[in-house]
Amino acid sequence: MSIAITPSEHSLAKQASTISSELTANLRDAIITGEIAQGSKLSETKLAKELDVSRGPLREALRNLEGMKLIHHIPQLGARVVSLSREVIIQIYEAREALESKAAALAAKNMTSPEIDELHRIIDAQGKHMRDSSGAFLPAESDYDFHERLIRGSKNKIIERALIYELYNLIKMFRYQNDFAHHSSTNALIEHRQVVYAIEQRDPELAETVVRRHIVHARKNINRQMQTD
Amino acid sequence: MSIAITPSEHSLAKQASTISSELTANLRDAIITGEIAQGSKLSETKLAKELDVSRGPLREALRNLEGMKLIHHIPQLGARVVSLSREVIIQIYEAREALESKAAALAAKNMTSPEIDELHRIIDAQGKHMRDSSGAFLPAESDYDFHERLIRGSKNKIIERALIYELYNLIKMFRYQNDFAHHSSTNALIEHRQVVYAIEQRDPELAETVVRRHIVHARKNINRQMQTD
DNA sequence: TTCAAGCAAAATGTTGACATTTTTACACCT
DNA sequence: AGGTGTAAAAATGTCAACATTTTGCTTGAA
Repeated sequence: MSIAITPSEHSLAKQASTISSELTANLRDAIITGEIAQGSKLSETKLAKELDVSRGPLREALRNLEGMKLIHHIPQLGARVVSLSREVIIQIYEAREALESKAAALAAKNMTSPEIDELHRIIDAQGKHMRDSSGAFLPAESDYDFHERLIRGSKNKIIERALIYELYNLIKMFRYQNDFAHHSSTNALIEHRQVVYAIEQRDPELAETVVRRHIVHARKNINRQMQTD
Repeated sequence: MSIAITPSEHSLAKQASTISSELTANLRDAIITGEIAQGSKLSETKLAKELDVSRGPLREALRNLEGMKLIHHIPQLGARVVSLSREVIIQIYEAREALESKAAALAAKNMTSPEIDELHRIIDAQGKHMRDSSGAFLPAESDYDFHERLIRGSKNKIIERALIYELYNLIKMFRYQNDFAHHSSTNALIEHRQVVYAIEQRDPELAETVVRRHIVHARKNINRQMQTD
């Protein structure tokens, strides 16, 4: 396992560069990509040696990852990477359904026009991508960009934190490690357009319904594909 | 400020008794009760001296409290107790509305008969309390007990954690420090009975609607009482 | 062979000292 | 008087050593 300790390249003056925050970011990526396997134990002493840091900052980083729900920590026993069983994934999507549909309703009320324009820009780019490269799937980054802007548009910091800081880490981890969990370009694009339309119309109920349906659909799809093997 | 370090009396063999977990529990209580004021800075050095512990476990406890959303922590700058402004409270109740209504729907599907019996036991005790002592308000503990059992009945660990481990700490803090934020016994009892009825009927939609209405009602009530003073 | 007790090794919890950053206060200049 | 810059003080970040708990192996007895 080789986890770089160098400052993440695309972090432009984001936050104070402290060892523990660097560790947090790097370990987060390593867990999401599966470089550190699900369910594996994170030994403080071993990790500290491997990454050539002392245990202090590493412990802080582990606590941060615990806050992101990426690891479980039991006193005196240590920390393990979360295991995304079918049950857990279903539960994550149930929570996401509740929170993100509410976020969409709030976004329909609270998003500014420039912010809505940004959503347009994104789905236009997604449409272009679909036509150009005959990509059957939506680029993950673009999809996350859309959803995170929608969520931020709710202007609800509590929901934003629960979704972006916690649930989306788990969703990204799941999607990254399971290729079947991708959106088809056509479906995703249609649904994204419906969401933007509802927000433009300042129609909270429609926005909520469209987003809820989108997530329920995704959940059922996952549930089907993960049938007891 | 005098925060006891002795093991919390009512913790019966709960979890490994480590200094940082004790600190976490005691600081949590001190923050919820307002013994440590909203927005106040939590200086590691000062707190460590006052509580006669070393900074290591204290830092761990502060990270735990951060995970509970009770404090904000900014690298190099320190930690502050969260400030429950009107806006934040509204947002907390919006998130709670989304999550707990979904939890109720899931509880209608997943709760066992014995668990439903427990809900009955609680609301019966609440009814008795109302008749006996002419209490206009519901005992807070009993109300939390009801809601937490309902949430656990959803069998969704993600929603359970978000609500009980995070949001309810903030709600308890808000209610404890604002006497106007109490439920009238009559209303609460009626609503609790409606919830139990919906769950008994195994009617997820009704359960969701009843709980959502209850929380929306509470939110509007709070919003009214907190009008810009 | 199997199970239990005990001992050794390793891991987590804790501590106090040291390093770096931020805050505060004061003097100095405009 | 007001603002700026510097230096002292205090606070947070980091480290390495020590304490306690858990783990795992070995040994011995049934």
